Amino acid sequence: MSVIEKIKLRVSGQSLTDRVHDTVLSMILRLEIKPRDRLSEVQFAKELGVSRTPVREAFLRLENLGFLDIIPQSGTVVAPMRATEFRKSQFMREAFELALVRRAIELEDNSELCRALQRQLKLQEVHSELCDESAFFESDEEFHKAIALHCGLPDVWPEVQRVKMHMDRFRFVVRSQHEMPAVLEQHRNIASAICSRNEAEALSAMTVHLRRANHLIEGAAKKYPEYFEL
Amino acid sequence: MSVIEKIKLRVSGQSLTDRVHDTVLSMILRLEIKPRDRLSEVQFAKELGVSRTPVREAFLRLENLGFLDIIPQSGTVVAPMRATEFRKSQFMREAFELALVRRAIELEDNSELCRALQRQLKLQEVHSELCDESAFFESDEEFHKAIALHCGLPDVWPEVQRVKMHMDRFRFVVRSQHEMPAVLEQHRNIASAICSRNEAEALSAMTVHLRRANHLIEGAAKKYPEYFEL
DNA sequence: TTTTTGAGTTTTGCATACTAGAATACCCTT
DNA sequence: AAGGGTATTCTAGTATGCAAAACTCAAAAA
Repeated sequence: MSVIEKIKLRVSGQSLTDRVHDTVLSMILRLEIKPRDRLSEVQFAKELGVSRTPVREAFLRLENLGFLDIIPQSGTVVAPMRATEFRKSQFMREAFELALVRRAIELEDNSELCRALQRQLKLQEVHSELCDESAFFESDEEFHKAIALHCGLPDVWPEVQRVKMHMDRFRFVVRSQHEMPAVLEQHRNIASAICSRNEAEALSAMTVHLRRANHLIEGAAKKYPEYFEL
Repeated sequence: MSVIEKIKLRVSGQSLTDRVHDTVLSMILRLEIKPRDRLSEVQFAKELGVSRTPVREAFLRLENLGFLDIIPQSGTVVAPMRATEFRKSQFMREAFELALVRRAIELEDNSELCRALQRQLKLQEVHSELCDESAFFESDEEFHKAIALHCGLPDVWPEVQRVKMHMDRFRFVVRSQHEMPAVLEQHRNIASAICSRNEAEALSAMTVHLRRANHLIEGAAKKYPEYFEL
Protein backbone atom coordinates (compact mmCIF):
# COMPACT_ATOMS: atom_id res chain seq x y z
CA MET A 1 0.00 0.00 0.00
CA SER A 2 1.08 3.50 -0.73
CA VAL A 3 2.38 6.11 1.65
CA ILE A 4 -0.14 8.43 0.10
CA GLU A 5 -3.76 8.15 1.05
CA LYS A 6 -5.55 10.95 -0.67
CA ILE A 7 -4.03 13.78 -2.60
CA LYS A 8 -5.49 16.69 -4.45
CA LEU A 9 -3.90 19.39 -6.49
CA ARG A 10 -3.68 22.16 -3.94
CA VAL A 11 -2.31 25.19 -5.64
CA SER A 12 -3.60 26.60 -8.86
CA GLY A 13 -0.53 27.74 -10.70
CA GLN A 14 -0.44 28.10 -14.43
CA SER A 15 0.63 24.73 -15.68
CA LEU A 16 -0.06 21.25 -14.41
CA THR A 17 3.64 20.89 -13.74
CA ASP A 18 3.55 23.95 -11.48
CA ARG A 19 0.57 22.63 -9.57
CA VAL A 20 2.04 19.18 -9.09
CA HIS A 21 5.32 20.76 -8.02
CA ASP A 22 3.67 22.98 -5.43
CA THR A 23 1.55 20.11 -4.17
CA VAL A 24 4.44 17.71 -3.68
CA LEU A 25 6.71 20.39 -2.22
CA SER A 26 4.04 21.30 0.29
CA MET A 27 3.67 17.66 1.28
CA ILE A 28 7.41 17.33 1.78
CA LEU A 29 7.74 20.48 3.86
CA ARG A 30 4.80 19.50 6.06
CA LEU A 31 6.23 15.99 6.44
CA GLU A 32 3.08 14.50 4.98
CA ILE A 33 5.54 12.47 3.00
CA LYS A 34 8.64 11.73 4.97
CA PRO A 35 12.35 11.58 4.23
CA ARG A 36 13.28 8.30 2.55
CA ASP A 37 9.68 7.71 1.53
CA ARG A 38 9.54 6.17 -1.86
CA LEU A 39 7.60 8.03 -4.53
CA SER A 40 6.37 6.78 -7.86
CA GLU A 41 5.67 8.86 -10.91
CA VAL A 42 2.84 6.63 -12.08
CA GLN A 43 1.24 6.51 -8.66
CA PHE A 44 1.27 10.28 -8.27
CA ALA A 45 0.00 10.65 -11.80
CA LYS A 46 -2.93 8.38 -11.01
CA GLU A 47 -3.69 10.01 -7.66
CA LEU A 48 -3.61 13.48 -9.15
CA GLY A 49 -5.43 12.53 -12.31
CA VAL A 50 -2.72 13.68 -14.69
CA SER A 51 -0.21 11.96 -16.90
CA ARG A 52 3.34 11.06 -16.02
CA THR A 53 4.78 14.03 -17.87
CA PRO A 54 3.87 16.89 -15.52
CA VAL A 55 4.63 14.66 -12.53
CA ARG A 56 8.03 13.85 -13.93
CA GLU A 57 8.81 17.49 -14.69
CA ALA A 58 7.78 18.44 -11.17
CA PHE A 59 9.97 15.68 -9.74
CA LEU A 60 12.92 16.93 -11.76
CA ARG A 61 12.45 20.44 -10.39
CA LEU A 62 12.24 19.07 -6.87
CA GLU A 63 15.42 17.09 -7.43
CA ASN A 64 17.18 20.28 -8.51
CA LEU A 65 15.94 21.93 -5.34
CA GLY A 66 17.40 19.09 -3.31
CA PHE A 67 14.15 17.66 -2.02
CA LEU A 68 14.09 14.47 -4.06
CA ASP A 69 16.69 11.90 -4.98
CA ILE A 70 16.02 10.32 -8.36
CA ILE A 71 17.92 7.09 -8.85
CA PRO A 72 17.93 6.19 -12.54
CA GLN A 73 15.97 3.12 -13.53
CA SER A 74 15.38 2.43 -9.86
CA GLY A 75 13.21 4.86 -7.98
CA THR A 76 12.60 8.26 -6.48
CA VAL A 77 12.76 8.98 -2.76
CA VAL A 78 12.24 12.03 -0.60
CA ALA A 79 15.74 13.26 0.20
CA PRO A 80 16.79 12.49 3.76
CA MET A 81 17.79 15.43 5.90
CA ARG A 82 21.50 15.57 5.33
CA ALA A 83 23.93 17.22 7.67
CA THR A 84 25.76 18.58 4.63
CA GLU A 85 22.57 20.11 3.27
CA PHE A 86 21.88 21.70 6.64
CA ARG A 87 25.36 23.21 6.88
CA LYS A 88 25.13 24.47 3.33
CA SER A 89 21.72 26.06 3.78
CA GLN A 90 22.75 27.56 7.09
CA PHE A 91 25.85 29.07 5.55
CA MET A 92 24.03 30.42 2.52
CA ARG A 93 21.21 31.95 4.49
CA GLU A 94 23.60 33.62 6.89
CA ALA A 95 25.67 34.93 4.02
CA PHE A 96 22.57 36.37 2.35
CA GLU A 97 20.80 37.83 5.31
CA LEU A 98 23.90 39.30 6.94
CA ALA A 99 24.84 40.94 3.66
CA LEU A 100 21.29 42.29 3.44
CA VAL A 101 21.55 43.67 6.96
CA ARG A 102 24.79 45.43 6.05
CA ARG A 103 23.07 46.99 3.08
CA ALA A 104 20.06 47.96 5.14
CA ILE A 105 22.29 49.85 7.50
CA GLU A 106 24.15 51.60 4.69
CA LEU A 107 20.78 52.74 3.33
CA GLU A 108 20.60 56.52 3.24
CA ASP A 109 16.91 56.51 4.08
CA ASN A 110 15.74 53.48 6.00
CA SER A 111 12.62 55.01 7.49
CA GLU A 112 10.34 53.03 5.23
CA LEU A 113 12.12 49.80 6.11
CA CYS A 114 11.82 50.57 9.79
CA ARG A 115 8.12 51.21 9.46
CA ALA A 116 7.71 47.90 7.66
CA LEU A 117 9.64 46.07 10.36
CA GLN A 118 7.63 47.70 13.12
CA ARG A 119 4.42 46.76 11.36
CA GLN A 120 5.42 43.10 11.30
CA LEU A 121 6.52 43.27 14.94
CA LYS A 122 3.08 44.48 15.91
CA LEU A 123 1.45 41.70 13.93
CA GLN A 124 3.72 39.16 15.56
CA GLU A 125 2.78 40.41 19.02
CA VAL A 126 -0.85 39.71 18.24
CA HIS A 127 -0.22 36.34 16.62
CA SER A 128 1.99 35.31 19.51
CA GLU A 129 -0.67 36.19 22.08
CA LEU A 130 -3.31 34.37 20.10
CA CYS A 131 -0.92 31.44 19.58
CA ASP A 132 -1.59 31.56 15.86
CA GLU A 133 1.52 29.81 14.63
CA SER A 134 0.84 29.88 10.93
CA ALA A 135 0.04 33.58 10.94
CA PHE A 136 3.16 34.21 12.99
CA PHE A 137 5.20 32.20 10.54
CA GLU A 138 3.82 34.25 7.68
CA SER A 139 4.69 37.53 9.36
CA ASP A 140 8.12 36.10 10.16
CA GLU A 141 8.67 35.66 6.44
CA GLU A 142 7.42 39.16 5.71
CA PHE A 143 9.83 40.55 8.29
CA HIS A 144 12.84 39.04 6.55
CA LYS A 145 11.42 39.79 3.14
CA ALA A 146 11.03 43.45 4.00
CA ILE A 147 14.76 43.79 4.57
CA ALA A 148 15.53 42.40 1.13
CA LEU A 149 12.91 44.51 -0.63
CA HIS A 150 13.88 47.80 0.93
CA CYS A 151 17.52 47.23 0.03
CA GLY A 152 16.46 47.39 -3.59
CA LEU A 153 17.11 43.68 -4.08
CA PRO A 154 13.68 42.13 -4.61
CA ASP A 155 15.18 39.37 -6.77
CA VAL A 156 17.30 38.17 -3.90
CA TRP A 157 14.34 37.29 -1.74
CA PRO A 158 13.27 34.23 -3.77
CA GLU A 159 16.79 32.93 -3.42
CA VAL A 160 16.70 33.41 0.33
CA GLN A 161 13.37 31.65 0.36
CA ARG A 162 14.84 28.77 -1.58
CA VAL A 163 17.48 28.01 1.03
CA LYS A 164 15.09 28.92 3.82
CA MET A 165 12.81 26.06 2.77
CA HIS A 166 15.50 23.56 3.61
CA MET A 167 16.07 25.09 7.03
CA ASP A 168 12.34 25.16 7.68
CA ARG A 169 12.17 21.47 6.84
CA PHE A 170 14.76 20.77 9.51
CA ARG A 171 13.07 23.09 11.95
CA PHE A 172 9.70 21.48 11.36
CA VAL A 173 11.00 18.30 12.94
CA VAL A 174 12.26 20.06 16.06
CA ARG A 175 9.50 22.59 16.28
CA SER A 176 8.92 23.68 19.83
CA GLN A 177 5.44 24.96 20.37
CA HIS A 178 6.22 28.03 22.41
CA GLU A 179 9.12 29.64 20.64
CA MET A 180 7.09 32.55 19.30
CA PRO A 181 7.90 34.92 22.18
CA ALA A 182 11.62 34.17 21.82
CA VAL A 183 11.56 34.72 18.07
CA LEU A 184 9.61 37.93 18.53
CA GLU A 185 12.24 39.18 20.96
CA GLN A 186 14.99 38.34 18.46
CA HIS A 187 13.11 40.20 15.74
CA ARG A 188 12.83 43.20 18.05
CA ASN A 189 16.58 43.19 18.60
CA ILE A 190 17.24 42.98 14.88
CA ALA A 191 14.81 45.75 14.04
CA SER A 192 16.06 48.12 16.69
CA ALA A 193 19.70 47.56 15.75
CA ILE A 194 18.96 48.16 12.07
CA CYS A 195 16.93 51.27 12.71
CA SER A 196 19.55 52.72 15.04
CA ARG A 197 22.17 51.78 12.45
CA ASN A 198 24.22 49.74 14.88
CA GLU A 199 25.88 47.34 12.45
CA ALA A 200 27.72 45.11 14.88
CA GLU A 201 24.64 44.70 17.02
CA ALA A 202 22.39 44.02 14.02
CA LEU A 203 24.72 41.38 12.59
CA SER A 204 25.04 39.72 15.96
CA ALA A 205 21.29 39.73 16.55
CA MET A 206 20.60 38.29 13.10
CA THR A 207 23.23 35.60 13.60
CA VAL A 208 21.72 34.56 16.90
CA HIS A 209 18.30 34.49 15.29
CA LEU A 210 19.39 32.36 12.33
CA ARG A 211 21.27 29.90 14.50
CA ARG A 212 18.59 29.46 17.13
CA ALA A 213 17.62 25.91 16.16
CA ASN A 214 21.09 24.57 15.43
CA HIS A 215 21.66 22.79 18.72
CA LEU A 216 18.32 21.01 18.47
CA ILE A 217 19.18 19.17 15.28
CA GLU A 218 21.25 16.41 16.80
CA GLY A 219 18.48 15.70 19.27
CA ALA A 220 16.02 15.39 16.41
CA ALA A 221 18.46 13.13 14.57
CA LYS A 222 18.48 10.82 17.58
CA LYS A 223 14.71 10.89 17.85
CA TYR A 224 14.01 10.31 14.17
CA PRO A 225 17.16 8.65 12.87
CA GLU A 226 15.28 7.32 9.86
CA TYR A 227 14.78 10.87 8.57
CA PHE A 228 18.42 11.85 8.74
CA GLU A 229 21.65 11.08 6.99
CA LEU A 230 24.68 12.22 8.92
CA MET B 1 17.07 29.78 -41.46
CA SER B 2 18.22 28.82 -38.05
CA VAL B 3 20.66 30.59 -35.80
CA ILE B 4 22.30 27.22 -35.35
CA GLU B 5 24.51 25.86 -38.03
CA LYS B 6 25.95 22.66 -36.73
CA ILE B 7 25.65 21.23 -33.26
CA LYS B 8 26.91 18.10 -31.67
CA LEU B 9 26.44 16.71 -28.22
CA ARG B 10 29.62 17.91 -26.58
CA VAL B 11 29.70 16.51 -23.12
CA SER B 12 29.13 12.91 -22.24
CA GLY B 13 27.12 13.05 -19.06
CA GLN B 14 24.90 10.24 -17.95
CA SER B 15 21.57 10.95 -19.54
CA LEU B 16 20.67 12.56 -22.81
CA THR B 17 19.02 15.35 -20.87
CA ASP B 18 22.31 16.04 -19.09
CA ARG B 19 24.23 16.11 -22.32
CA VAL B 20 21.77 18.39 -24.08
CA HIS B 21 21.75 20.64 -21.04
CA ASP B 22 25.53 20.92 -20.94
CA THR B 23 25.69 21.48 -24.67
CA VAL B 24 23.14 24.28 -24.75
CA LEU B 25 24.52 25.91 -21.61
CA SER B 26 27.97 25.93 -23.12
CA MET B 27 26.63 27.54 -26.28
CA ILE B 28 24.88 30.22 -24.25
CA LEU B 29 27.90 31.04 -22.12
CA ARG B 30 30.17 31.23 -25.16
CA LEU B 31 27.63 33.41 -26.95
CA GLU B 32 27.39 30.91 -29.78
CA ILE B 33 23.70 31.48 -29.32
CA LYS B 34 22.97 35.03 -28.30
CA PRO B 35 20.57 36.71 -25.91
CA ARG B 36 17.09 37.00 -27.44
CA ASP B 37 17.88 34.27 -29.96
CA ARG B 38 14.86 32.11 -30.51
CA LEU B 39 15.25 28.41 -29.80
CA SER B 40 13.00 25.57 -30.80
CA GLU B 41 12.65 22.24 -29.09
CA VAL B 42 12.02 20.38 -32.34
CA GLN B 43 14.89 22.07 -34.11
CA PHE B 44 17.37 21.23 -31.38
CA ALA B 45 16.00 17.71 -31.19
CA LYS B 46 16.60 17.27 -34.90
CA GLU B 47 20.05 18.83 -34.83
CA LEU B 48 21.16 16.74 -31.89
CA GLY B 49 19.52 13.58 -33.13
CA VAL B 50 17.35 13.03 -30.07
CA SER B 51 13.68 13.36 -29.32
CA ARG B 52 11.95 16.39 -27.92
CA THR B 53 11.81 15.01 -24.39
CA PRO B 54 15.45 15.36 -23.34
CA VAL B 55 15.62 18.71 -25.12
CA ARG B 56 12.56 19.91 -23.30
CA GLU B 57 13.85 18.74 -19.92
CA ALA B 58 17.18 20.45 -20.58
CA PHE B 59 15.34 23.65 -21.55
CA LEU B 60 13.33 23.52 -18.34
CA ARG B 61 16.50 23.20 -16.28
CA LEU B 62 18.04 26.11 -18.15
CA GLU B 63 14.93 28.17 -17.50
CA ASN B 64 15.26 27.45 -13.78
CA LEU B 65 18.86 28.58 -13.97
CA GLY B 66 17.72 31.82 -15.58
CA PHE B 67 19.33 31.30 -18.97
CA LEU B 68 16.16 30.69 -20.97
CA ASP B 69 12.77 32.30 -21.07
CA ILE B 70 10.05 29.84 -22.01
CA ILE B 71 6.86 31.53 -23.13
CA PRO B 72 4.02 29.00 -23.17
CA GLN B 73 2.63 28.09 -26.56
CA SER B 74 4.81 30.76 -28.05
CA GLY B 75 8.49 30.08 -27.97
CA THR B 76 11.73 29.85 -26.08
CA VAL B 77 14.41 32.51 -26.17
CA VAL B 78 17.84 32.91 -24.65
CA ALA B 79 17.33 35.20 -21.70
CA PRO B 80 18.60 38.73 -22.33
CA MET B 81 21.21 40.04 -19.94
CA ARG B 82 19.09 41.76 -17.38
CA ALA B 83 20.34 44.47 -15.08
CA THR B 84 18.31 42.89 -12.30
CA GLU B 85 19.95 39.52 -12.90
CA PHE B 86 23.36 41.14 -12.84
CA ARG B 87 22.70 42.94 -9.57
CA LYS B 88 21.31 39.78 -8.03
CA SER B 89 24.23 37.61 -9.09
CA GLN B 90 26.71 40.25 -8.03
CA PHE B 91 25.11 40.51 -4.61
CA MET B 92 24.89 36.76 -4.13
CA ARG B 93 28.45 36.09 -5.18
CA GLU B 94 29.78 38.80 -2.92
CA ALA B 95 27.71 37.50 -0.04
CA PHE B 96 29.05 33.99 -0.58
CA GLU B 97 32.67 34.71 -1.22
CA LEU B 98 33.04 37.33 1.48
CA ALA B 99 31.49 34.96 3.99
CA LEU B 100 33.91 32.28 2.80
CA VAL B 101 36.83 34.66 3.24
CA ARG B 102 35.70 35.39 6.79
CA ARG B 103 35.60 31.67 7.50
CA ALA B 104 38.97 31.13 5.88
CA ILE B 105 40.50 33.66 8.21
CA GLU B 106 38.85 32.16 11.26
CA LEU B 107 40.32 28.79 10.28
CA GLU B 108 42.60 27.48 12.99
CA ASP B 109 44.96 25.91 10.47
CA ASN B 110 44.93 27.56 7.09
CA SER B 111 48.35 26.36 5.93
CA GLU B 112 46.86 23.90 3.47
CA LEU B 113 44.60 26.57 2.01
CA CYS B 114 47.56 28.93 1.64
CA ARG B 115 49.54 26.27 -0.17
CA ALA B 116 46.63 25.66 -2.51
CA LEU B 117 46.30 29.38 -3.23
CA GLN B 118 50.02 29.75 -3.86
CA ARG B 119 49.91 26.81 -6.21
CA GLN B 120 47.20 28.46 -8.30
CA LEU B 121 49.06 31.78 -8.25
CA LYS B 122 52.10 30.07 -9.71
CA LEU B 123 49.98 28.47 -12.40
CA GLN B 124 48.38 31.78 -13.20
CA GLU B 125 51.77 33.42 -13.58
CA VAL B 126 52.65 30.89 -16.24
CA HIS B 127 49.31 31.05 -18.00
CA SER B 128 49.44 34.84 -17.98
CA GLU B 129 52.90 34.90 -19.54
CA LEU B 130 51.85 32.40 -22.16
CA CYS B 131 48.62 34.32 -22.72
CA ASP B 132 46.64 31.10 -22.29
CA GLU B 133 43.30 32.56 -21.36
CA SER B 134 41.32 29.38 -20.96
CA ALA B 135 43.94 27.80 -18.71
CA PHE B 136 44.08 31.01 -16.70
CA PHE B 137 40.31 30.99 -16.39
CA GLU B 138 40.41 27.44 -15.13
CA SER B 139 43.00 28.23 -12.49
CA ASP B 140 40.96 31.29 -11.56
CA GLU B 141 38.08 28.98 -10.75
CA GLU B 142 40.32 26.65 -8.79
CA PHE B 143 41.59 29.59 -6.77
CA HIS B 144 38.11 30.54 -5.62
CA LYS B 145 37.09 26.93 -5.26
CA ALA B 146 40.01 26.25 -2.95
CA ILE B 147 38.73 28.80 -0.46
CA ALA B 148 35.34 27.09 -0.28
CA LEU B 149 36.78 23.60 0.00
CA HIS B 150 39.26 24.36 2.73
CA CYS B 151 36.55 26.01 4.80
CA GLY B 152 34.88 22.63 5.00
CA LEU B 153 32.04 23.76 2.75
CA PRO B 154 32.47 21.78 -0.45
CA ASP B 155 28.72 21.89 -1.11
CA VAL B 156 28.77 25.64 -1.28
CA TRP B 157 31.07 25.77 -4.26
CA PRO B 158 28.51 24.51 -6.79
CA GLU B 159 26.20 27.26 -5.60
CA VAL B 160 28.90 29.86 -6.08
CA GLN B 161 29.52 28.42 -9.50
CA ARG B 162 25.87 28.70 -10.32
CA VAL B 163 25.75 32.45 -9.77
CA LYS B 164 29.24 32.84 -11.16
CA MET B 165 28.01 31.56 -14.52
CA HIS B 166 25.72 34.53 -14.87
CA MET B 167 28.50 36.96 -14.07
CA ASP B 168 30.81 35.21 -16.52
CA ARG B 169 28.18 35.60 -19.19
CA PHE B 170 28.16 39.33 -18.63
CA ARG B 171 31.92 39.45 -18.45
CA PHE B 172 32.27 37.50 -21.67
CA VAL B 173 30.75 40.41 -23.55
CA VAL B 174 33.12 42.96 -22.09
CA ARG B 175 36.15 40.72 -21.99
CA SER B 176 39.33 42.69 -22.32
CA GLN B 177 42.13 40.59 -23.67
CA HIS B 178 44.87 41.69 -21.35
CA GLU B 179 43.27 41.61 -17.94
CA MET B 180 45.14 38.55 -16.77
CA PRO B 181 47.98 40.47 -15.09
CA ALA B 182 45.48 42.64 -13.22
CA VAL B 183 43.47 39.64 -12.08
CA LEU B 184 46.63 37.88 -11.00
CA GLU B 185 47.62 40.88 -8.92
CA GLN B 186 44.17 40.90 -7.28
CA HIS B 187 44.50 37.21 -6.50
CA ARG B 188 47.87 37.86 -4.92
CA ASN B 189 46.36 40.51 -2.69
CA ILE B 190 43.56 38.20 -1.65
CA ALA B 191 45.88 35.30 -0.94
CA SER B 192 48.36 37.32 1.05
CA ALA B 193 45.62 38.94 3.14
CA ILE B 194 44.02 35.58 3.87
CA CYS B 195 47.29 33.93 4.79
CA SER B 196 48.33 36.79 7.04
CA ARG B 197 44.83 36.69 8.53
CA ASN B 198 44.14 40.33 7.80
CA GLU B 199 40.35 40.22 7.57
CA ALA B 200 39.65 43.81 6.58
CA GLU B 201 42.27 43.68 3.87
CA ALA B 202 41.10 40.31 2.58
CA LEU B 203 37.47 41.43 2.37
CA SER B 204 38.45 44.63 0.64
CA ALA B 205 40.68 42.82 -1.85
CA MET B 206 37.98 40.27 -2.63
CA THR B 207 35.39 43.00 -3.09
CA VAL B 208 37.61 44.87 -5.51
CA HIS B 209 38.22 41.64 -7.38
CA LEU B 210 34.57 40.73 -7.66
CA ARG B 211 33.54 44.21 -8.76
CA ARG B 212 36.26 44.69 -11.33
CA ALA B 213 33.99 44.45 -14.37
CA ASN B 214 31.02 46.37 -13.02
CA HIS B 215 31.77 49.70 -14.64
CA LEU B 216 32.21 48.07 -18.04
CA ILE B 217 28.68 46.74 -18.20
CA GLU B 218 26.97 49.93 -19.27
CA GLY B 219 29.50 50.34 -22.05
CA ALA B 220 28.72 46.85 -23.24
CA ALA B 221 25.00 47.59 -23.01
CA LYS B 222 25.52 50.55 -25.35
CA LYS B 223 27.62 48.50 -27.74
CA TYR B 224 25.28 45.50 -27.86
CA PRO B 225 21.90 46.88 -26.83
CA GLU B 226 20.14 43.91 -28.38
CA TYR B 227 21.69 41.59 -25.79
CA PHE B 228 20.57 43.59 -22.80
CA GLU B 229 17.39 44.43 -20.97
CA LEU B 230 17.77 47.33 -18.59
C1' DT C 1 -4.58 53.76 -46.08
C1' DT C 2 -5.67 51.46 -41.93
C1' DT C 3 -7.76 47.98 -39.43
C1' DT C 4 -9.62 43.62 -38.82
C1' DT C 5 -10.31 39.03 -39.33
C1' DG C 6 -9.46 34.51 -40.30
C1' DA C 7 -6.97 30.61 -42.08
C1' DG C 8 -2.75 28.31 -41.56
C1' DT C 9 1.56 27.54 -39.22
C1' DT C 10 4.44 27.04 -35.27
C1' DT C 11 4.97 26.76 -30.59
C1' DT C 12 4.81 24.55 -26.03
C1' DG C 13 1.86 21.56 -22.75
C1' DC C 14 0.28 17.16 -21.95
C1' DA C 15 -0.70 12.24 -22.81
C1' DT C 16 0.83 7.79 -24.09
C1' DA C 17 3.81 4.11 -25.81
C1' DC C 18 8.10 1.94 -25.72
C1' DT C 19 12.96 0.73 -24.03
C1' DA C 20 16.65 -0.44 -21.06
C1' DG C 21 18.29 -1.14 -16.68
C1' DA C 22 17.75 -2.26 -11.74
C1' DA C 23 15.48 -4.69 -8.12
C1' DT C 24 12.95 -8.44 -6.70
C1' DA C 25 10.90 -12.82 -6.51
C1' DC C 26 11.03 -17.37 -7.56
C1' DC C 27 12.68 -21.67 -8.90
C1' DC C 28 16.21 -24.85 -9.37
C1' DT C 29 20.35 -26.85 -7.66
C1' DT C 30 23.19 -28.50 -4.10
C1' DA D 1 17.31 -25.41 4.04
C1' DA D 2 20.50 -22.40 1.80
C1' DG D 3 22.65 -20.46 -2.18
C1' DG D 4 22.82 -19.14 -6.81
C1' DG D 5 20.96 -18.08 -11.10
C1' DT D 6 17.15 -16.77 -13.96
C1' DA D 7 12.80 -14.69 -15.12
C1' DT D 8 9.64 -11.32 -14.01
C1' DT D 9 8.31 -6.85 -12.61
C1' DC D 10 9.19 -2.66 -11.34
C1' DT D 11 11.53 2.01 -12.42
C1' DA D 12 12.99 6.07 -14.87
C1' DG D 13 14.64 7.48 -19.68
C1' DT D 14 13.23 8.35 -24.18
C1' DA D 15 10.27 8.69 -28.26
C1' DT D 16 6.16 10.12 -30.33
C1' DG D 17 1.44 11.70 -30.95
C1' DC D 18 -2.11 15.01 -30.08
C1' DA D 19 -4.28 19.37 -28.53
C1' DA D 20 -4.61 24.09 -27.64
C1' DA D 21 -2.78 28.47 -27.43
C1' DA D 22 -0.26 32.11 -29.91
C1' DC D 23 1.86 34.04 -33.71
C1' DT D 24 2.01 35.12 -39.08
C1' DC D 25 0.43 37.07 -42.79
C1' DA D 26 -2.45 37.98 -46.31
C1' DA D 27 -6.92 39.31 -47.85
C1' DA D 28 -11.01 41.92 -47.16
C1' DA D 29 -13.65 45.63 -45.22
C1' DA D 30 -14.01 50.31 -43.42
